[in-house]
Amino acid sequence: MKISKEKVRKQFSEWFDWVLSEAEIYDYGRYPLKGVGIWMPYGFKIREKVLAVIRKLLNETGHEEVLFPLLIPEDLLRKESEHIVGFEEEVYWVTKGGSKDLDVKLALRPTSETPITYMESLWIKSYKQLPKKYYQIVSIFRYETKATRAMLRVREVTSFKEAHTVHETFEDAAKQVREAIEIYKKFFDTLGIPYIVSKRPDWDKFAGAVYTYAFDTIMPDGKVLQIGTAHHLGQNFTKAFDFKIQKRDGTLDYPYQTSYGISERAIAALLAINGDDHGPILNPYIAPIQVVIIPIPAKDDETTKKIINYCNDLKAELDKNGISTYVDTDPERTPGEKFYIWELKGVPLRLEIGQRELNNNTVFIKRRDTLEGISVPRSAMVDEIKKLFEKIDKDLKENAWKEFNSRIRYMSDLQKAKELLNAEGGIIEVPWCGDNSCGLKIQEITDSRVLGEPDEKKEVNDKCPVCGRQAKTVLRIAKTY
RNA sequence: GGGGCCGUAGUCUAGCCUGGACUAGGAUGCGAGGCUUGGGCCCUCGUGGUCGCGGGUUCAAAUCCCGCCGGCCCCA
Repeated sequence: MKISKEKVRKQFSEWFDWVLSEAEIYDYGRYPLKGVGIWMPYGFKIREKVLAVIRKLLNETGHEEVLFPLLIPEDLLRKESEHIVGFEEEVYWVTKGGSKDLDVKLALRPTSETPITYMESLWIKSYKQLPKKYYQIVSIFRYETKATRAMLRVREVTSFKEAHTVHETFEDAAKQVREAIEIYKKFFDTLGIPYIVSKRPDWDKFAGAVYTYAFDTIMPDGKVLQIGTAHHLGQNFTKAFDFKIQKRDGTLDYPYQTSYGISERAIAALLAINGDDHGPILNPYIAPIQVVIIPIPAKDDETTKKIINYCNDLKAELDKNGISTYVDTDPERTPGEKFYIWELKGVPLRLEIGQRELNNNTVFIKRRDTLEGISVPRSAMVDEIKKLFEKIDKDLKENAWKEFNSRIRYMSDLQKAKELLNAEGGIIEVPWCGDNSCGLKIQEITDSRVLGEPDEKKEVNDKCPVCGRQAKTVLRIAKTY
């Protein structure tokens, strides 16, 4: 059976919606409210696996999980002026309690810098308590005016992991942003999602931040998806909240903060990145079900029973070895039908067990990613599966990165860049003098979105295509979601 | 922000322009039975619709008009 990626590339939107609903991951568009979706049991399990990865990474780097209120009183949200200007038009307001108008309007949190800074100002009094690193995984609400899209652009972001940290100095906070970037690199590396880190331009940084770094990936259709951000908040929020600490020298000063976030967009990317026309391909170390066993019934009931027993024995052995396994004994569906269903759910390995395997005491293993099958003796099954997990993990990641890197190009001609973005998408790096006005102009000319500049400035021997001065670095542009 | 398209069983869709023969057709799904089972097989029977919601025009509305809700696309 041949692997095709026609559909996932050419009709990505349709493919993605199809996967979410048919694989019973996420029901979107049927609940009678725009921009919200429902995590179905299988999707919820994938979500839990992904969240477990980020929780582990944060916990082992000294982050503590907390849970703040969903509601933010209006005056709190308005404390930091740039922040509220940035979010003003996206806030949902609760204005009534029963039939009575509320004295103070309540916002459904669009993000939690303000409530967290408020409480930190009560909790933290001394440099000795720093650094402090909190995080929570919660729903946030943003009234998106643009077209909403299942999991990619929603009004209730259900899996927002937001981290908030406090530091004694600007440099400490800057270091924390670096740590956040390292943590996210590990996170996306674990999931096998390729990424590029860019420093967002000034006009597109987080509302209230000194600077913003962002992780972007490229979806199969060539459009770019922001999958993570990390902000240096300076003293913007601590000043707004009059949050002071006692320093080493006894003086009082405002501490420095950072915040960084990821959301279910990471899960959307996870599903999309390795997808083919049969559905997504889950990384073996993320998949809620790692191995599915499909019994192939025999002509006679007695043999069929033996085959099922054999399957259950295999499952027991795999479970014992920590491999999450499901035996699909549904008598109503033919094996062929089950193959399609479990491929659609992205289960990385499948065992096809029929009379042949029963007689020879073997198992037939098929890889989801390549659809290649091998027959191995039963005694070698566990080792073989573990080896295949490693191989699939490695292959998926290598392929994803190869594809990703092939879609990042350098061009000095803006017209050609525009044409290429329209035709194929991807990310294009263009020479840039570093001036915001030229950056905005580049955005306009190429009819694209500026992602920002590389973390480490790149040597470029070209001139800025707008002003003609020597370029200091490159600016990354793309078509974005 | 500007423009366009669309909403009919769980899902997809025909019908809408040109109102009446629509008691709304099909596919898929779901249920029962049979036949099968190593890639969505086939057959029989059954199930399932306030035609998104509200209002208007008309003797008559899925069909025309208005508002709302929801979905999609293009442009900025």
